[in-house]
Amino acid sequence: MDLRTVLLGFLGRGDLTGYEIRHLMQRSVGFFFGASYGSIYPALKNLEEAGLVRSTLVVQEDRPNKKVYEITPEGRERFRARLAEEMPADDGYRSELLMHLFFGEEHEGGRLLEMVEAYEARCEAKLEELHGVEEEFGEVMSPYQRMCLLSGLSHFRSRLDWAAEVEEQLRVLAGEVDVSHRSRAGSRGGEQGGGRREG
Amino acid sequence: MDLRTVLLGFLGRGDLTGYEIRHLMQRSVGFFFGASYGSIYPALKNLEEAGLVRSTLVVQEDRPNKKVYEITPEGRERFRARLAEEMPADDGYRSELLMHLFFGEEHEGGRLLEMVEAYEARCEAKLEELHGVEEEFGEVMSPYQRMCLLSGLSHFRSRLDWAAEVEEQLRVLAGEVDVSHRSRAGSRGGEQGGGRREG
DNA sequence: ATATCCATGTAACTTGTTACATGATTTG
DNA sequence: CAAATCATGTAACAAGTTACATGGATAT
Repeated sequence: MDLRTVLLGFLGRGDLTGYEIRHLMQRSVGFFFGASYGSIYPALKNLEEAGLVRSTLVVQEDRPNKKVYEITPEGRERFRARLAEEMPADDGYRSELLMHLFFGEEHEGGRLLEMVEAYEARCEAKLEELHGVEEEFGEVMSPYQRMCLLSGLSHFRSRLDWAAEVEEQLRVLAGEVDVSHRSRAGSRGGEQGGGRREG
Repeated sequence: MDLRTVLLGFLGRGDLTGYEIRHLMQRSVGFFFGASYGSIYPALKNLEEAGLVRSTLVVQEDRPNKKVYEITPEGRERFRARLAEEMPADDGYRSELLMHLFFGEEHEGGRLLEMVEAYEARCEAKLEELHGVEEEFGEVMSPYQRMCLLSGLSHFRSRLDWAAEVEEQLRVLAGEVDVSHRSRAGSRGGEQGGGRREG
Protein backbone atom coordinates (compact mmCIF):
# COMPACT_ATOMS: atom_id res chain seq x y z
CA MET A 1 0.00 0.00 0.00
CA ASP A 2 1.53 3.27 -0.99
CA LEU A 3 1.66 6.45 1.04
CA ARG A 4 -1.05 8.21 -0.93
CA THR A 5 -3.51 5.49 -0.08
CA VAL A 6 -2.58 5.69 3.56
CA LEU A 7 -3.12 9.44 3.55
CA LEU A 8 -6.57 8.96 2.06
CA GLY A 9 -7.26 6.51 4.85
CA PHE A 10 -6.36 8.99 7.54
CA LEU A 11 -8.22 11.86 5.91
CA GLY A 12 -11.22 9.58 5.64
CA ARG A 13 -11.52 9.84 9.40
CA GLY A 14 -11.18 13.58 9.74
CA ASP A 15 -9.62 16.69 8.29
CA LEU A 16 -5.94 17.11 8.99
CA THR A 17 -2.89 19.12 8.07
CA GLY A 18 0.28 17.47 6.79
CA TYR A 19 1.92 18.28 10.05
CA GLU A 20 -0.80 16.63 12.07
CA ILE A 21 -0.82 13.59 9.83
CA ARG A 22 2.83 13.00 10.45
CA HIS A 23 2.38 13.05 14.19
CA LEU A 24 -0.69 10.90 14.06
CA MET A 25 1.06 8.38 11.89
CA GLN A 26 4.12 8.34 14.07
CA ARG A 27 2.14 7.42 17.12
CA SER A 28 -0.35 5.07 15.58
CA VAL A 29 1.29 3.24 12.68
CA GLY A 30 4.84 4.48 13.10
CA PHE A 31 6.32 1.15 14.07
CA PHE A 32 5.26 -0.52 10.85
CA PHE A 33 4.86 2.33 8.40
CA GLY A 34 7.15 5.34 8.47
CA ALA A 35 6.69 8.61 6.63
CA SER A 36 8.63 11.85 6.75
CA TYR A 37 7.54 15.35 5.79
CA GLY A 38 9.59 14.97 2.67
CA SER A 39 7.24 12.28 1.48
CA ILE A 40 3.97 13.46 3.03
CA TYR A 41 3.84 16.98 1.63
CA PRO A 42 4.51 16.00 -1.97
CA ALA A 43 2.03 13.16 -1.67
CA LEU A 44 -0.70 15.52 -0.45
CA LYS A 45 0.04 17.89 -3.28
CA ASN A 46 -0.24 15.03 -5.71
CA LEU A 47 -3.55 13.90 -4.23
CA GLU A 48 -4.95 17.38 -4.53
CA GLU A 49 -3.94 17.64 -8.17
CA ALA A 50 -5.75 14.38 -8.73
CA GLY A 51 -8.88 15.77 -7.06
CA LEU A 52 -8.86 13.17 -4.31
CA VAL A 53 -8.41 15.70 -1.52
CA ARG A 54 -9.09 19.40 -1.13
CA SER A 55 -7.25 21.91 1.06
CA THR A 56 -8.22 25.07 2.88
CA LEU A 57 -5.67 27.59 3.98
CA VAL A 58 -6.19 28.56 7.58
CA VAL A 59 -4.52 31.82 8.48
CA GLN A 60 -3.10 31.96 11.97
CA GLU A 61 -1.53 34.88 13.73
CA ASP A 62 0.71 33.56 16.43
CA ARG A 63 1.88 30.58 14.42
CA PRO A 64 2.46 29.64 10.78
CA ASN A 65 -0.53 29.34 8.49
CA LYS A 66 -1.69 25.85 7.81
CA LYS A 67 -3.42 23.89 5.10
CA VAL A 68 -6.20 21.69 6.29
CA TYR A 69 -6.86 18.77 3.99
CA GLU A 70 -10.22 17.16 3.46
CA ILE A 71 -11.02 14.06 1.44
CA THR A 72 -13.35 14.38 -1.56
CA PRO A 73 -16.02 11.85 -2.54
CA GLU A 74 -13.76 10.70 -5.36
CA GLY A 75 -11.01 10.27 -2.79
CA ARG A 76 -13.21 8.05 -0.67
CA GLU A 77 -14.17 5.99 -3.60
CA ARG A 78 -10.58 5.59 -4.70
CA PHE A 79 -9.55 4.55 -1.22
CA ARG A 80 -12.16 1.82 -1.04
CA ALA A 81 -11.31 0.65 -4.52
CA ARG A 82 -7.65 0.36 -3.62
CA LEU A 83 -8.38 -1.57 -0.45
CA ALA A 84 -10.54 -3.94 -2.41
CA GLU A 85 -8.17 -4.62 -5.27
CA GLU A 86 -4.89 -4.79 -3.44
CA MET A 87 -3.33 -7.68 -1.59
CA PRO A 88 -0.79 -6.62 1.02
CA ALA A 89 2.85 -7.22 0.12
CA ASP A 90 5.02 -9.34 2.33
CA ASP A 91 6.28 -7.68 5.48
CA GLY A 92 9.66 -6.11 5.06
CA TYR A 93 12.19 -6.67 7.76
CA ARG A 94 15.77 -5.50 7.83
CA SER A 95 18.24 -5.75 10.64
CA GLU A 96 21.76 -4.45 10.74
CA LEU A 97 22.24 -5.89 14.19
CA LEU A 98 21.69 -9.36 12.79
CA MET A 99 24.15 -8.64 10.00
CA HIS A 100 26.74 -7.71 12.59
CA LEU A 101 25.94 -10.79 14.58
CA PHE A 102 26.26 -12.91 11.48
CA PHE A 103 29.86 -11.78 11.17
CA GLY A 104 30.35 -12.23 14.87
CA GLU A 105 33.86 -13.69 14.74
CA GLU A 106 35.18 -10.60 13.04
CA HIS A 107 34.20 -8.37 15.92
CA GLU A 108 36.51 -7.42 18.69
CA GLY A 109 36.02 -7.71 22.42
CA GLY A 110 32.67 -6.82 23.89
CA ARG A 111 31.46 -5.03 20.81
CA LEU A 112 28.61 -7.39 20.00
CA LEU A 113 27.45 -7.40 23.56
CA GLU A 114 27.40 -3.65 23.51
CA MET A 115 25.26 -3.72 20.38
CA VAL A 116 22.83 -6.22 21.78
CA GLU A 117 22.46 -4.22 24.96
CA ALA A 118 21.73 -1.09 22.96
CA TYR A 119 19.22 -3.10 20.97
CA GLU A 120 17.47 -4.25 24.09
CA ALA A 121 17.28 -0.72 25.37
CA ARG A 122 15.67 0.44 22.16
CA CYS A 123 13.17 -2.40 22.20
CA GLU A 124 12.24 -1.54 25.74
CA ALA A 125 11.78 2.08 24.79
CA LYS A 126 9.50 1.06 21.94
CA LEU A 127 7.53 -1.16 24.23
CA GLU A 128 7.02 1.65 26.69
CA GLU A 129 5.98 3.94 23.90
CA LEU A 130 3.36 1.46 22.80
CA HIS A 131 2.15 1.01 26.35
CA GLY A 132 1.84 4.77 26.48
CA VAL A 133 -0.32 4.73 23.38
CA GLU A 134 -2.41 1.98 24.89
CA GLU A 135 -3.05 3.98 28.03
CA GLU A 136 -3.74 7.19 26.19
CA PHE A 137 -5.96 5.86 23.44
CA GLY A 138 -6.90 2.35 24.48
CA GLU A 139 -10.50 3.30 25.19
CA VAL A 140 -11.16 5.03 21.91
CA MET A 141 -9.32 2.65 19.64
CA SER A 142 -11.16 0.41 17.21
CA PRO A 143 -10.72 -3.34 17.62
CA TYR A 144 -8.65 -3.25 14.45
CA GLN A 145 -6.34 -0.62 15.84
CA ARG A 146 -6.04 -2.68 18.98
CA MET A 147 -4.92 -5.64 16.91
CA CYS A 148 -2.24 -3.48 15.35
CA LEU A 149 -1.08 -2.35 18.72
CA LEU A 150 -1.02 -5.94 19.88
CA SER A 151 1.20 -6.72 16.93
CA GLY A 152 3.72 -4.13 18.03
CA LEU A 153 3.65 -5.26 21.61
CA SER A 154 4.12 -8.90 20.72
CA HIS A 155 6.79 -8.09 18.19
CA PHE A 156 8.97 -6.10 20.53
CA ARG A 157 8.44 -8.50 23.39
CA SER A 158 9.58 -11.29 21.12
CA ARG A 159 12.63 -9.32 20.02
CA LEU A 160 13.46 -8.65 23.61
CA ASP A 161 13.24 -12.31 24.54
CA TRP A 162 15.50 -13.21 21.69
CA ALA A 163 17.99 -10.50 22.60
CA ALA A 164 18.15 -11.72 26.19
CA GLU A 165 18.94 -15.21 24.99
CA VAL A 166 21.61 -13.90 22.65
CA GLU A 167 23.13 -11.79 25.36
CA GLU A 168 23.49 -14.84 27.54
CA GLN A 169 25.03 -16.89 24.76
CA LEU A 170 27.48 -14.13 23.98
CA ARG A 171 28.59 -14.03 27.59
CA VAL A 172 29.12 -17.74 27.54
CA LEU A 173 31.13 -17.51 24.34
CA ALA A 174 33.23 -14.81 25.90
CA GLY A 175 33.85 -17.11 28.84
CA GLU A 176 32.50 -14.63 31.33
CA VAL A 177 30.19 -17.03 32.94
CA ASP A 178 30.24 -20.20 34.98
CA VAL A 179 27.93 -22.29 32.89
CA SER A 180 25.27 -23.61 35.27
CA HIS A 181 27.31 -24.48 38.36
CA ARG A 182 30.82 -25.61 37.53
CA SER A 183 33.68 -23.53 38.92
CA ARG A 184 34.89 -20.67 36.75
CA ALA A 185 36.91 -22.10 33.87
CA GLY A 186 39.59 -20.50 31.73
CA SER A 187 38.14 -18.37 29.02
CA ARG A 188 40.26 -19.30 26.02
CA GLY A 189 38.49 -21.69 23.70
CA GLY A 190 40.27 -24.94 22.91
CA GLU A 191 42.66 -26.35 25.40
CA GLN A 192 41.82 -25.65 28.95
CA GLY A 193 41.39 -28.88 30.73
CA GLY A 194 44.26 -30.63 32.33
CA GLY A 195 47.53 -29.78 30.73
CA ARG A 196 48.47 -32.84 28.78
CA ARG A 197 47.98 -32.46 25.07
CA GLU A 198 48.38 -34.80 22.20
CA GLY A 199 51.09 -34.60 19.56
CA MET B 1 25.57 -1.58 7.26
CA ASP B 2 25.61 -1.11 3.54
CA LEU B 3 25.69 -3.80 0.91
CA ARG B 4 29.34 -3.29 0.02
CA THR B 5 30.36 -4.05 3.57
CA VAL B 6 28.21 -7.17 3.57
CA LEU B 7 29.84 -8.35 0.36
CA LEU B 8 33.26 -7.88 1.89
CA GLY B 9 32.08 -9.96 4.80
CA PHE B 10 31.02 -12.83 2.60
CA LEU B 11 34.12 -12.69 0.44
CA GLY B 12 36.16 -12.72 3.62
CA ARG B 13 35.07 -16.32 4.05
CA GLY B 14 35.78 -17.55 0.57
CA ASP B 15 35.90 -16.61 -3.08
CA LEU B 16 32.55 -16.27 -4.75
CA THR B 17 30.83 -15.06 -7.89
CA GLY B 18 28.06 -12.48 -7.78
CA TYR B 19 25.63 -15.17 -8.65
CA GLU B 20 26.74 -17.39 -5.81
CA ILE B 21 26.69 -14.51 -3.36
CA ARG B 22 23.08 -13.81 -4.12
CA HIS B 23 22.07 -17.38 -3.43
CA LEU B 24 24.15 -17.60 -0.33
CA MET B 25 22.68 -14.40 0.99
CA GLN B 26 19.17 -15.45 0.19
CA ARG B 27 19.47 -18.58 2.24
CA SER B 28 21.52 -17.27 5.10
CA VAL B 29 20.63 -13.63 5.70
CA GLY B 30 17.75 -13.30 3.28
CA PHE B 31 15.06 -12.81 5.89
CA PHE B 32 16.71 -9.74 7.37
CA PHE B 33 18.85 -8.41 4.53
CA GLY B 34 17.73 -8.62 0.94
CA ALA B 35 19.82 -7.96 -2.15
CA SER B 36 19.06 -8.38 -5.83
CA TYR B 37 21.45 -8.80 -8.76
CA GLY B 38 20.72 -5.22 -9.67
CA SER B 39 22.40 -4.10 -6.49
CA ILE B 40 25.03 -6.84 -6.08
CA TYR B 41 26.75 -6.57 -9.46
CA PRO B 42 27.23 -2.80 -9.37
CA ALA B 43 28.42 -3.06 -5.77
CA LEU B 44 31.05 -5.64 -6.71
CA LYS B 45 32.20 -3.46 -9.57
CA ASN B 46 32.49 -0.56 -7.23
CA LEU B 47 34.49 -2.59 -4.71
CA GLU B 48 36.88 -3.69 -7.42
CA GLU B 49 37.45 -0.14 -8.57
CA ALA B 50 38.27 0.73 -4.99
CA GLY B 51 40.79 -2.11 -4.82
CA LEU B 52 38.94 -3.91 -2.04
CA VAL B 53 38.26 -7.01 -4.10
CA ARG B 54 39.82 -8.60 -7.17
CA SER B 55 38.15 -10.73 -9.82
CA THR B 56 39.27 -13.56 -12.06
CA LEU B 57 37.38 -14.51 -15.17
CA VAL B 58 36.75 -18.22 -15.30
CA VAL B 59 35.92 -19.47 -18.76
CA GLN B 60 33.43 -22.28 -18.91
CA GLU B 61 32.26 -24.20 -21.89
CA ASP B 62 28.88 -25.63 -21.14
CA ARG B 63 27.71 -22.61 -19.17
CA PRO B 64 28.31 -18.87 -19.10
CA ASN B 65 31.69 -17.59 -18.04
CA LYS B 66 31.92 -16.33 -14.52
CA LYS B 67 33.87 -13.82 -12.49
CA VAL B 68 35.17 -15.14 -9.23
CA TYR B 69 35.74 -12.44 -6.67
CA GLU B 70 38.41 -12.52 -4.01
CA ILE B 71 38.93 -10.07 -1.18
CA THR B 72 42.19 -8.11 -1.03
CA PRO B 73 44.14 -7.32 2.15
CA GLU B 74 42.87 -3.75 1.91
CA GLY B 75 39.36 -5.15 1.64
CA ARG B 76 39.81 -7.15 4.81
CA GLU B 77 41.14 -4.17 6.63
CA ARG B 78 38.30 -1.98 5.46
CA PHE B 79 35.77 -4.56 6.55
CA ARG B 80 37.16 -4.77 10.04
CA ALA B 81 37.39 -1.02 10.27
CA ARG B 82 33.75 -0.65 9.29
CA LEU B 83 32.60 -3.23 11.79
CA ALA B 84 34.51 -1.45 14.48
CA GLU B 85 33.34 2.07 13.78
CA GLU B 86 29.71 1.44 12.96
CA MET B 87 26.79 1.01 15.27
CA PRO B 88 23.88 -0.90 13.74
CA ALA B 89 20.88 1.18 12.78
CA ASP B 90 17.50 0.41 14.21
CA ASP B 91 15.71 -2.55 12.70
CA GLY B 92 13.40 -1.57 9.89
CA TYR B 93 9.98 -3.12 9.84
CA ARG B 94 7.18 -2.43 7.42
CA SER B 95 3.88 -4.17 7.13
CA GLU B 96 1.16 -3.56 4.62
CA LEU B 97 -1.01 -6.15 6.26
CA LEU B 98 -1.04 -4.08 9.43
CA MET B 99 -1.92 -1.01 7.43
CA HIS B 100 -4.90 -2.84 5.99
CA LEU B 101 -5.87 -4.05 9.40
CA PHE B 102 -5.61 -0.52 10.75
CA PHE B 103 -8.30 0.54 8.30
CA GLY B 104 -10.28 -2.57 9.09
CA GLU B 105 -13.73 -1.00 9.07
CA GLU B 106 -13.33 0.10 5.49
CA HIS B 107 -12.88 -3.43 4.26
CA GLU B 108 -15.68 -5.51 2.94
CA GLY B 109 -16.76 -8.99 3.91
CA GLY B 110 -14.12 -11.59 4.62
CA ARG B 111 -11.33 -9.64 2.97
CA LEU B 112 -9.26 -9.13 6.11
CA LEU B 113 -9.61 -12.72 7.09
CA GLU B 114 -8.40 -13.72 3.68
CA MET B 115 -5.37 -11.49 4.07
CA VAL B 116 -4.52 -12.81 7.49
CA GLU B 117 -4.81 -16.37 6.29
CA ALA B 118 -2.46 -15.65 3.40
CA TYR B 119 -0.13 -14.03 5.89
CA GLU B 120 -0.12 -17.09 8.09
CA ALA B 121 0.62 -19.29 5.11
CA ARG B 122 3.61 -17.17 4.19
CA CYS B 123 4.92 -17.17 7.75
CA GLU B 124 4.64 -20.92 7.85
CA ALA B 125 6.51 -21.20 4.57
CA LYS B 126 9.27 -19.00 5.95
CA LEU B 127 9.45 -21.08 9.08
CA GLU B 128 9.80 -24.25 7.06
CA GLU B 129 12.46 -22.65 4.94
CA LEU B 130 14.43 -21.75 8.05
CA HIS B 131 14.00 -25.22 9.46
CA GLY B 132 15.36 -26.47 6.17
CA VAL B 133 18.41 -24.29 6.56
CA GLU B 134 18.83 -25.54 10.09
CA GLU B 135 18.79 -29.14 8.98
CA GLU B 136 21.07 -28.57 6.04
CA PHE B 137 23.66 -26.36 7.68
CA GLY B 138 23.04 -26.63 11.41
CA GLU B 139 26.19 -28.63 12.01
CA VAL B 140 28.55 -26.30 10.19
CA MET B 141 27.09 -23.02 11.32
CA SER B 142 28.94 -20.74 13.69
CA PRO B 143 27.26 -19.95 17.01
CA TYR B 144 26.69 -16.45 15.66
CA GLN B 145 24.93 -17.75 12.61
CA ARG B 146 22.86 -19.96 14.82
CA MET B 147 21.76 -16.91 16.80
CA CYS B 148 20.67 -15.28 13.56
CA LEU B 149 18.71 -18.31 12.59
CA LEU B 150 17.13 -18.37 16.03
CA SER B 151 16.08 -14.80 15.45
CA GLY B 152 14.25 -15.75 12.30
CA LEU B 153 12.60 -18.72 13.88
CA SER B 154 11.42 -16.77 16.89
CA HIS B 155 10.31 -13.86 14.76
CA PHE B 156 8.11 -15.89 12.46
CA ARG B 157 6.77 -18.00 15.29
CA SER B 158 5.78 -14.83 17.05
CA ARG B 159 4.12 -13.43 13.93
CA LEU B 160 2.24 -16.64 13.53
CA ASP B 161 0.97 -16.54 17.10
CA TRP B 162 -0.20 -13.02 16.63
CA ALA B 163 -1.90 -13.83 13.36
CA ALA B 164 -3.76 -16.73 14.94
CA GLU B 165 -5.04 -14.44 17.66
CA VAL B 166 -6.11 -11.85 15.10
CA GLU B 167 -7.83 -14.45 13.00
CA GLU B 168 -9.90 -15.47 15.97
CA GLN B 169 -10.81 -11.93 16.85
CA LEU B 170 -11.82 -11.24 13.27
CA ARG B 171 -14.13 -14.20 13.32
CA VAL B 172 -15.69 -12.97 16.50
CA LEU B 173 -16.15 -9.50 15.04
CA ALA B 174 -17.78 -11.03 12.01
CA GLY B 175 -20.17 -12.84 14.33
CA GLU B 176 -19.16 -16.23 13.06
CA VAL B 177 -18.48 -17.67 16.43
CA ASP B 178 -20.20 -18.50 19.67
CA VAL B 179 -17.92 -16.77 22.12
CA SER B 180 -16.90 -19.38 24.68
CA HIS B 181 -20.19 -21.18 25.42
CA ARG B 182 -23.13 -18.84 25.30
CA SER B 183 -25.71 -19.50 22.61
CA ARG B 184 -25.07 -17.77 19.32
CA ALA B 185 -25.92 -14.13 19.79
CA GLY B 186 -26.81 -11.47 17.27
CA SER B 187 -23.68 -10.09 15.66
CA ARG B 188 -24.48 -6.38 15.79
CA GLY B 189 -22.53 -4.61 18.47
CA GLY B 190 -24.34 -2.89 21.30
CA GLU B 191 -27.47 -4.20 22.84
CA GLN B 192 -27.99 -7.90 22.87
CA GLY B 193 -28.19 -9.13 26.36
CA GLY B 194 -31.29 -10.32 28.10
CA GLY B 195 -33.31 -7.20 28.51
CA ARG B 196 -32.71 -5.44 31.82
CA ARG B 197 -30.09 -2.73 31.72
CA GLU B 198 -28.84 -0.36 34.29
CA GLY B 199 -29.78 3.28 34.26
C1' DA C 1 20.05 32.33 25.78
C1' DT C 2 18.72 28.06 23.79
C1' DA C 3 15.77 24.79 22.22
C1' DT C 4 11.40 23.13 20.85
C1' DC C 5 6.89 23.61 18.83
C1' DC C 6 4.41 25.07 15.09
C1' DA C 7 4.12 24.64 9.74
C1' DT C 8 5.14 24.15 4.85
C1' DG C 9 7.80 23.10 1.14
C1' DT C 10 11.82 21.87 -2.22
C1' DA C 11 16.08 19.82 -4.00
C1' DA C 12 19.70 16.85 -3.91
C1' DC C 13 20.84 12.54 -2.95
C1' DT C 14 20.77 7.57 -1.83
C1' DT C 15 19.31 3.20 -2.52
C1' DG C 16 17.11 -0.16 -4.42
C1' DT C 17 13.97 -2.86 -7.59
C1' DT C 18 12.28 -4.36 -12.14
C1' DA C 19 12.83 -5.28 -16.56
C1' DC C 20 15.61 -6.02 -20.42
C1' DA C 21 19.43 -8.14 -23.12
C1' DT C 22 21.82 -12.57 -24.09
C1' DG C 23 21.99 -17.58 -24.57
C1' DA C 24 23.53 -22.51 -23.88
C1' DT C 25 22.11 -26.52 -21.09
C1' DT C 26 19.53 -29.32 -18.36
C1' DT C 27 15.30 -30.94 -16.28
C1' DG C 28 10.35 -31.99 -16.20
C1' DC D 1 8.17 -28.18 -25.57
C1' DA D 2 8.43 -25.27 -21.62
C1' DA D 3 10.75 -23.95 -17.82
C1' DA D 4 14.45 -23.45 -14.79
C1' DT D 5 19.58 -23.06 -13.96
C1' DC D 6 23.64 -20.82 -14.85
C1' DA D 7 25.75 -16.00 -15.38
C1' DT D 8 26.58 -11.09 -16.02
C1' DG D 9 25.35 -6.59 -16.65
C1' DT D 10 22.70 -1.98 -17.58
C1' DA D 11 19.03 1.38 -17.70
C1' DA D 12 14.84 3.12 -16.35
C1' DC D 13 12.19 3.92 -12.75
C1' DA D 14 10.31 4.21 -7.91
C1' DA D 15 10.41 5.78 -3.44
C1' DG D 16 12.03 7.65 0.07
C1' DT D 17 15.44 10.33 3.35
C1' DT D 18 18.18 14.32 4.68
C1' DA D 19 19.13 18.80 4.67
C1' DC D 20 17.96 23.37 3.73
C1' DA D 21 15.02 27.59 3.79
C1' DT D 22 11.91 30.41 6.75
C1' DG D 23 10.44 32.46 11.18
C1' DG D 24 7.36 33.81 15.26
C1' DA D 25 6.00 31.97 19.93
C1' DT D 26 6.74 29.68 23.90
C1' DA D 27 9.13 27.03 27.32
C1' DT D 28 13.46 26.03 30.11
